[in-house]
Amino acid sequence: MTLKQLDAFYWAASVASFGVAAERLHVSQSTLSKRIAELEVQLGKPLFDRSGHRASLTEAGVQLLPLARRMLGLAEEMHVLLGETGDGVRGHCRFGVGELAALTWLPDLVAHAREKYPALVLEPCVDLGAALERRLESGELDFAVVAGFSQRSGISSEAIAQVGFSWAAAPALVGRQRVVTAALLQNTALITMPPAAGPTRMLEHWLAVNNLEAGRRLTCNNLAAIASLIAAGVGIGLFPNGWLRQMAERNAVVQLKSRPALPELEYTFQWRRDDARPLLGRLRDAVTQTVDFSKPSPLW
Amino acid sequence: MTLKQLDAFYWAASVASFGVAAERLHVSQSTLSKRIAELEVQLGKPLFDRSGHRASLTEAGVQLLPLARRMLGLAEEMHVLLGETGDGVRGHCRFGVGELAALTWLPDLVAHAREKYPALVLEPCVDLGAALERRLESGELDFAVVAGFSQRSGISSEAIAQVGFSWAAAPALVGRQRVVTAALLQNTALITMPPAAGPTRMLEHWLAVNNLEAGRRLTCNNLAAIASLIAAGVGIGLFPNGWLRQMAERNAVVQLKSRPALPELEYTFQWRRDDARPLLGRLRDAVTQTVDFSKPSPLW
DNA sequence: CGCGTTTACGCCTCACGTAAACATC
DNA sequence: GATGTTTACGTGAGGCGTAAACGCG
Repeated sequence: MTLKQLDAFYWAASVASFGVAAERLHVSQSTLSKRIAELEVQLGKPLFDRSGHRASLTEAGVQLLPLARRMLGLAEEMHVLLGETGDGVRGHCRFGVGELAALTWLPDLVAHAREKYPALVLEPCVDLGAALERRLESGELDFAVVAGFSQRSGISSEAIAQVGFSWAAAPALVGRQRVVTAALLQNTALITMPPAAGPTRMLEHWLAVNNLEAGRRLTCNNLAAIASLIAAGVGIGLFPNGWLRQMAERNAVVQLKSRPALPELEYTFQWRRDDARPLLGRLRDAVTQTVDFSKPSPLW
Repeated sequence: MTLKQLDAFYWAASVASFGVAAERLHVSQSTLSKRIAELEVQLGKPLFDRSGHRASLTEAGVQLLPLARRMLGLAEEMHVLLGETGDGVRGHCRFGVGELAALTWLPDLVAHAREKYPALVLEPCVDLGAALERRLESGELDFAVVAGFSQRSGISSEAIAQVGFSWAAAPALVGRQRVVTAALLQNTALITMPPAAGPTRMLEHWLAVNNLEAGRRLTCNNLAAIASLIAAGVGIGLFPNGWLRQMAERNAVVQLKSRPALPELEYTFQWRRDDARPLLGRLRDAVTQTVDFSKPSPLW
């Protein structure tokens, strides 16, 4: 029995599939499968039931899981106790953020973490909020920063930031008008991220609650492209207040208000409920210290 | 980091030397040394101080030891939980007994253990009580059954049997006399096991307390040989009461009494205080159930 | 047919033991 | 020189990834 085998078993049991566990451990799926098979031989009992499409834990596997968890926790303790590198935060950490975060505070977070935990390798994954949640639950990600609290029972959420949004439009498109009216919404294109993105869901909810309807819709999966489209006068869209102030200063766009105002969007730090590694607490703190959706990256 | 490395570290830290630990793990000393060296590389700190003649734990090693112990305990738990073989009593067990035990209840103990714990390999070691204690403390043995309670701080003792002794002599040597007198002791050889044996120490103590002195002494390290010598009329000696009864029935020897009577000898189950493996409790129970110094092996 | 898992196979690392060297008492 | 530990080195097992096969939806 080796720690590698137990690690393979633990992650295979914790995440959605052997393949995801293999990715997390940076080994091939074949290797992971063999590690588990070898462990099963040594224990004399199968740990997974392979009869179905996906492998599921057997009774023996369920019994072994907490022991394996304690074992790996002890191994971690040893590294914390004797390894001098960064409070025991080591290895790889895959996490997900939205594009909004990727273009604002993500660089700060990475810089902060690289300095504080030099032995930690970060692997950010930029995607839409809904996709991030799914990948988090399946075990592909260690944590994600997503708009709103997760409804999934396997995921814990903790609020870390409120972000206010305003409307943006090209000056030529709206003339001297500085308010979003029902007529404006009907007559101009509404440019948004896909529906799976947090800000878009917030906007859809706001429209429904206020009995408003958008005219032409334009969905784009790239925030920078959306900004370009808006600046070019193709339509109107939403941006965090801080961004708008900066873009407005360059006269690229004007900021519009709406009645009622758009609600603030609450962003949360989300992680798997069954993942209690100290790594997560440290990174939650790091995110809390660096999160700031209001100032876009210097590139803008 | 592997379980093998931690096992090597744990036993090397627990017993007297790397060599003893290597024997216990059934690997060469070179292999054990390399496992520990590899572990030290992975942790970034030396675990042993090799400056002296014998390696001693460093501060880091002292910190790691309890973690390693918990780790190996967890590994054991896993086997108990999922392995169906014999209540989790597996592997090798080296233990020590005196010759008296070896020729009486040792076969019963081995038979009993083989039936109850088929996955357990017993390795009995027959030697004198004092030697057994030393080897127990150095880690070469898992437990020993020895006369008297150990004075060593690292060894725990638990009483398991009282054995009464009487004097034995060839009929021709003593005629109709059935009592050991000071004169008899002076005029005949006293045949004993070496001074390190429990019964011999008891006898020496009895002689000193009663101001008696033996004439010629004859020490032999083999109990069967002593019995032959006594039967041949070379001298007198001590045997457990049960043995004497059986030997007397064959008219090989006669049983003598002494004033005051010889004290009963208390035998104890001894083990390393820092060795808390469940294995030991099971074997203590097995010994308690089979221990019987009074009836010699059918060979006699 | 796509997805998830296992099997086959060649490669190559790495852990092992023997034996010699080194160090300490 | 005896005891205890490390180093050198040749050998063999076994863990690895690629790729093909298998099995369930």
